[in-house]
Amino acid sequence: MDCDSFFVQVARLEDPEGAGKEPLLLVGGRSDRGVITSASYAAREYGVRSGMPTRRARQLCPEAVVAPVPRGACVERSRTVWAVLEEMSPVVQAASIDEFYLDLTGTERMLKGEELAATADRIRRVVKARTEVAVSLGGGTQRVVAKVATRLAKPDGVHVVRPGGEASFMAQFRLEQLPGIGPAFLEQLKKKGLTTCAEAAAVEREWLARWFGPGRGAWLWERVRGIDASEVDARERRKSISSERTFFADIDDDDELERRLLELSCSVGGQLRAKELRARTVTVKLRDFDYKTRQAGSTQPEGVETDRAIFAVAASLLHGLRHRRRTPARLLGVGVSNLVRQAPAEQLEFFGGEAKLETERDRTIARAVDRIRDRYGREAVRPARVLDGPEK
DNA sequence: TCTGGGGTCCTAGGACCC
DNA sequence: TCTGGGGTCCTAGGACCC
Repeated sequence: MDCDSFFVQVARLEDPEGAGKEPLLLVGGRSDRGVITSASYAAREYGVRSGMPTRRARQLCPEAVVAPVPRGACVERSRTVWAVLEEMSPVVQAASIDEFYLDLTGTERMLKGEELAATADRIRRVVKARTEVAVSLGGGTQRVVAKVATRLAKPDGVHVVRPGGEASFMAQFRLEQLPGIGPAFLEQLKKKGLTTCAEAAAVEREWLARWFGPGRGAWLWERVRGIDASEVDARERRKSISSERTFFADIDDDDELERRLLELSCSVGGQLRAKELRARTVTVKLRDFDYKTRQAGSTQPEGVETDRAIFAVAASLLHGLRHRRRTPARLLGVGVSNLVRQAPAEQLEFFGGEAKLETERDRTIARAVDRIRDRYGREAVRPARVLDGPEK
């Protein structure tokens, strides 16, 4: 199940008098350096696509209105859609903010022989009625089939592939329409003279393995036949949290970069604590003026959760990256991974040998600040360095 | 047309252990 | 004396998805 141009829909629901009345609506693309996150169906008629630089989109469709991404509202609306789906399907996996897999295996008796297409259409209507979000559903016995079918269902529709019809269903698509095939793989495929799923399906397994490696060869052999053994897993856990910013203008000043790094660290730390998690790995991402993207990470023996500890690790990683190449930066990001559950408060340490990145006291303070922000807003408490500038 | 921000997964090399 | 084979973990980079 896939929400139709989700960000556009939410922007309209949030602002019915403004964005809601604009047929030619583009969402995203803050500043001239941005890209379009989502385009209304009318705007797509002009050739606008998501991921397209805003400047180009404006050229193609000068009358279009550009609205900012309503992030918070999208997250909220996505949750309500999810909740409705959970009432209608035993297994629901959120694949992204606007995309869900439902495994209806075992509901046949309960549904008393209702056709899958009828079930899908019922889900579509209920979601629309309860959340105001228009969605499309694709159905099949395999994940990849359901996913590709969803595209045929759009907008606001349903497309079901009957059992046994998987291979012939897939045969109609070009290889770039297969999820998992991007520009790089497509180029390799083209070199072997393959452009469609049907062509790839005619090649023996051994040849695909020889050309593209055993892993990818086997993967391709299965997908072009509509075979995808991966299960729909409702318990999939979040594996990383990150926050990154492309600056309005490149930044070359180390102190300014460090202030931005602190803001990003606070954002990531807040999300981490909200989920009651800790992170063992902190990663810094730096994109230079020439779009060269570099990354550095560091893994600690114990998970951390405070802004202070995340920032401390991130700052040292940033220094390393800047030391290797000191050039104006276009983007800066902070990420955390290797997530572990918050442990109960620890006892006093008797082996105080090495300095700890964060203490129980740091954690208590961080959580207190979170509660203040919950109550009085994000700006109620802020790191002094953000306000005061470079002095430490 | 110079390229967002949030993610996942894979690969390959090196450290380290038994 | 300069050498096996298995495993795990970490790091950096890249492909890909919405």
